[in-house]
Amino acid sequence: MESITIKDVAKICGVSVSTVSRAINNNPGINEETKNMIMQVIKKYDYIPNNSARNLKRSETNNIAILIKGLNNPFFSPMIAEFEKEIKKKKYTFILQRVDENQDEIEVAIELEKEKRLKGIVFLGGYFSHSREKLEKLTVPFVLSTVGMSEMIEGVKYSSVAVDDKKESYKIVDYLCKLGHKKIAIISATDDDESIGKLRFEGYMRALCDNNIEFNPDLVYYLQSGNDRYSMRSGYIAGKKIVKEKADCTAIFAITDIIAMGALRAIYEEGYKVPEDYSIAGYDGLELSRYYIPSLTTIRQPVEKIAVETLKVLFDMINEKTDSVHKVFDGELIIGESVKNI
Amino acid sequence: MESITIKDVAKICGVSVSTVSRAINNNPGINEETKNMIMQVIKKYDYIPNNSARNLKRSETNNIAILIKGLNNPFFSPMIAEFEKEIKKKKYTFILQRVDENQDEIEVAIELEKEKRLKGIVFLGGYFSHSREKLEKLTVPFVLSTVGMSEMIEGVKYSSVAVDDKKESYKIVDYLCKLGHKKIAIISATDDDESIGKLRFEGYMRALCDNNIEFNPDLVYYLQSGNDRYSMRSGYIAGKKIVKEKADCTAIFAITDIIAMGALRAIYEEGYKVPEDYSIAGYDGLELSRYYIPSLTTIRQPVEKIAVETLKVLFDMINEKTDSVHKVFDGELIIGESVKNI
DNA sequence: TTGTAGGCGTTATCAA
DNA sequence: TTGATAACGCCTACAA
Repeated sequence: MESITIKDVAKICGVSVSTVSRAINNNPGINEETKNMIMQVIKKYDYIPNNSARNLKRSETNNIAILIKGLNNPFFSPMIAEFEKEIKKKKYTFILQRVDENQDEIEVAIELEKEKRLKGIVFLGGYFSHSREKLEKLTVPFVLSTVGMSEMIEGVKYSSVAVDDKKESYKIVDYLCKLGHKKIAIISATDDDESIGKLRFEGYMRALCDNNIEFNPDLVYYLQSGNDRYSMRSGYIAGKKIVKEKADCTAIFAITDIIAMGALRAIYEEGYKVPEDYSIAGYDGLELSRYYIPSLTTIRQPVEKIAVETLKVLFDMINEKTDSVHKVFDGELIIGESVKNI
Repeated sequence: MESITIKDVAKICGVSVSTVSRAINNNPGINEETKNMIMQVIKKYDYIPNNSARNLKRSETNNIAILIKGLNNPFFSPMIAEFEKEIKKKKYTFILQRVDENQDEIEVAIELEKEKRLKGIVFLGGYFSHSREKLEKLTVPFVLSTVGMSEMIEGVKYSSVAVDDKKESYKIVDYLCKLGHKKIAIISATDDDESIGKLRFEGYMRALCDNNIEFNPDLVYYLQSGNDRYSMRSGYIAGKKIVKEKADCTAIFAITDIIAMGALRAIYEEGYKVPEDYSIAGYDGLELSRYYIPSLTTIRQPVEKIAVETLKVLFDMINEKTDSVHKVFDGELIIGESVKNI
């Protein structure tokens, strides 16, 4: 029931608590023998230090937190793995904190910063439309990683690492155009959706324009709004609609791979074929999209690179080598089996 | 820089810290007016209590932790969502804790129990081969949810909620047999893999036996070992092997949907068709498997039910309505497009 | 190399 | 209804 504390260990060992503390924290200036003896007792009695007490007392830690909205998004999986690896390599402690869809990530961050005495924070994915005042409450360095930024936030020290959503979405839509597609539908988020939905839509518009294709509002299919708007189901519904309305298009650009796959399935169920009847392009470059049948033509975000760079920037900020860096990576056009040349 | 503490708030309000404490904790016996006044100040100065201090001092909390190994597994996504919903509904606090692949979940649990003064713990997925002594260090109720159990652990109070892996895997392999398949390959984990790999393999064996099909060791394809053995890639590799070796089978049972999809893709790339050339069955019933083309024939684990029941059991344990319950749910055979009748 | 004592930010137990 | 004050378990000067 009652769990053992540092005092108990000290008593058992016949030393003072500070000596025990030194032993468990690998402090210098402690006799090897006493240390060994203490460690043995600790092992025997299974003493585990209380983290709350440690965090409370410690002036600083090596804790780095990754805050992530939409944990179930497979896009994040490889990034998380990379973060963990890198953070451990640097001898920091990795804390993964999930943020609920309708929770304010900054609030969570502020709370966690206090609780864990964070050294730095990474915000992963999602949007970011927070006021300056709020962001200023964050007193440790933070980096936005693959966060669709609609605009820079003035007067706040922070960094960001991501691809340029607009540019990349332009890239893939332009690719569709160059293959001869002139009627390209888009499955996109509703107007009120900030961030990636908007940015990727802008890239689409621009690409059409540069290819002298007139924008046809009838070819814009909106995802249902709601928390699962970026789901397969949501793409599926949009796909069904496209087919049933006999949308006048030869290609479809879905703003994420997941949505593309949902749409693909819908088209398949309606008896059409991809890419023969409809070409479909996605965005993200999930591992899954290589294994889907047909594999997706998509924009691959260099997730590993982004993760590594995110931490590099964060550590640079922590070590005061830099104040603020905004790094943009190129996406890679992956040519899969879901788009045909016409 | 320096963040505001309860003392500061007390000073600003001209009251004592205990009064502030009462205000933030909704304690009875505090004047409504003073409370309002304090809350206003708190809002204005953005005071946020330090969780470490709270956890340290508080005798008990309403924290429930979900520990999960293999966070990236899409199988867990809907379960996590359900857990969160239910836990919040009961006015408890939901703590999601990721456990690294080569970390000991019990160690993590013990540490977290101290740090957060947990009320209860749910272990999600993975295997479980811990000694009794170790488990006894857990002093709060815990439930194993969808944890493949090779055997009951004697003399320890704990509960479990899951499907019977052996029975369900029997069910789907038997289904294959009944459709006329006599040569059924299996993609399974290596022998040394505990838990689900083993259990699902046993179901396969039993089903073959009951259908008077002789077991053919050549039709057992092992996943590469390693942390990503349950990945698409891993299934893909096995699938390639099956085709290239011209395995003498009409059907393949993959022990998870993810693996099945990887194998499916491999077969597709080699120019064969599913289910025309090979029938493939999976296990888990992921949402994704309904959207894959072809959709998978699989065993769907009733994840929502399992999640709800897991918490019900946990709360019953917390409230001492029960000591230990072992609940088994039935899986559901989902008939997809990946298996044909021969 | 070790021990003593103060304090991290809270909550809980008193007494007022 | 409020206020002192003692913990919670640990780390860290400082002293020995």
